[in-house]
Amino acid sequence: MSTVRNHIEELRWRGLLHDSMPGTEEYLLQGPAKGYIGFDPTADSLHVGNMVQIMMLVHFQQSGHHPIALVGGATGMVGDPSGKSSERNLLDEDALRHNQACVHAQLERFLDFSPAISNPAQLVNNYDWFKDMGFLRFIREVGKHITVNYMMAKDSVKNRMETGISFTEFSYQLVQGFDYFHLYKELDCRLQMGGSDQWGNITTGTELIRRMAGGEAFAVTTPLLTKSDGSKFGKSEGGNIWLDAKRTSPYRFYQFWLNAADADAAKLARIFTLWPQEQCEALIAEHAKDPGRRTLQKEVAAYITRLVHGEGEMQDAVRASGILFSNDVDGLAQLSEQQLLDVFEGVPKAEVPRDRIAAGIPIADLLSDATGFLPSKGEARRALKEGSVSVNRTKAAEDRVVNTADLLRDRFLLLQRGKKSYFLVKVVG
RNA sequence: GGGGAGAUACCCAAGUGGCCAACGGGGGCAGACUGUAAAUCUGUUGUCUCACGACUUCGUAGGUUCGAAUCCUGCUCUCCCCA
Repeated sequence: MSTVRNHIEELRWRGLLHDSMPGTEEYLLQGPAKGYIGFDPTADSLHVGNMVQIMMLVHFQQSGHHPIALVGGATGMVGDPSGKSSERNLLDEDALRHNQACVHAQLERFLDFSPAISNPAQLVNNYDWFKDMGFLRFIREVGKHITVNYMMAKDSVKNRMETGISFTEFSYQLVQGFDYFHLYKELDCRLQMGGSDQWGNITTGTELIRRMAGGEAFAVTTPLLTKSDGSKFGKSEGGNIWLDAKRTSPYRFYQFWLNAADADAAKLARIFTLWPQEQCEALIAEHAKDPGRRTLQKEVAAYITRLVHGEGEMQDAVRASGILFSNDVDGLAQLSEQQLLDVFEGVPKAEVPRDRIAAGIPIADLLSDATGFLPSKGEARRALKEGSVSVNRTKAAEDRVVNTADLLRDRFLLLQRGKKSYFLVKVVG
């Protein structure tokens, strides 16, 4: 019989515990338990906003328990009203099935499913047990146990009484609640975790378990992750930060974490790494002494990028960052063609015919017409006037003309608008 | 059903016949300073043009006028009050 660590205590020091049902800590100390978290397939990739819940499962497994990741193939069809001020549009079924498969594949990366270990993870999809469930059966077997009065008392529903809520979204908590009941019944899963906005949905589940099976089940929620400046975590200039490399390149992913504000770095380290407490606090203390060096951001960014994209991609992102943000102009010219392509993996690119360059092309044309890097010639000219455009990391004047002598490795040009926006031009023909 | 208010650029919001591509604020982008930070300061923020300037834009379709975001008419939508 394997032993377990005190998982609740672990969540406490990591700042991941918002609320838990009475008895949860004691239950988890009894031995390896099963706990699940649901992920609704609203897109074909998870994003960093989902990372908190992913890490919850990872920490859970680290503590010696059995994590269960649930893909919401069914709940995704209904739409969770929690935290939503208005009714959402339903995704069509094809998109949903596609998303579901993608999310499924992503979740697999983070947990250990090996049957060789004592507490392997499991991945389930609630579509499997809902697809053959008829409406009448559902309202007879499940709906009968919960009163509308109970359901209306939930914040997610109450907040929508003024503006309106469809019967579909109103029913959501019952659908999710039944998931919990199902996992309780089939897998003896007695813990559901989730963000603090999920509390209402989770307790509907524990209530169903009590009424339908006379059983006891538990709940743990995490606080809503916020940034020190009050803005929403997980967004950056370019929008959402996705886990899928096709949507957010590993380089940009790495940069997202690297750019974390000093005040947030400690929080991120505790939540998103598996570092033990002493190591974590030591790094935080070091960071506090000299925040300007951003040692903690670097460690955290490398750690999470490795976790999500693998060692190789992480190394490339670190190397690319080094080259792009160092003042060493020569480093760029010395890169081999392959290194150039690797470093600029994920940076937008365009191809330009060689004769256009050979003839000498005014910088404003190159930035707009020829490459589409900047949306209009006016925009390009403005950028030049601001002194924000660089060619091969050297500031370009307004009347700059680019020709073949500027090419890196005789084939490439590195354009830059500002400090962080790069564009790679490949000369062809 | 009756009465009233409104629709302006990414958002908020001024403008009520020519000086309006349209005040101001927010946001975005950039520059300086820095640590690829925060704060601050500065510039910029319809398209084309080196520029003079040209063109398109103030819910929508027409109309009046030398000239309209601004006046008139129809239409669409939003909000408020009364029944």
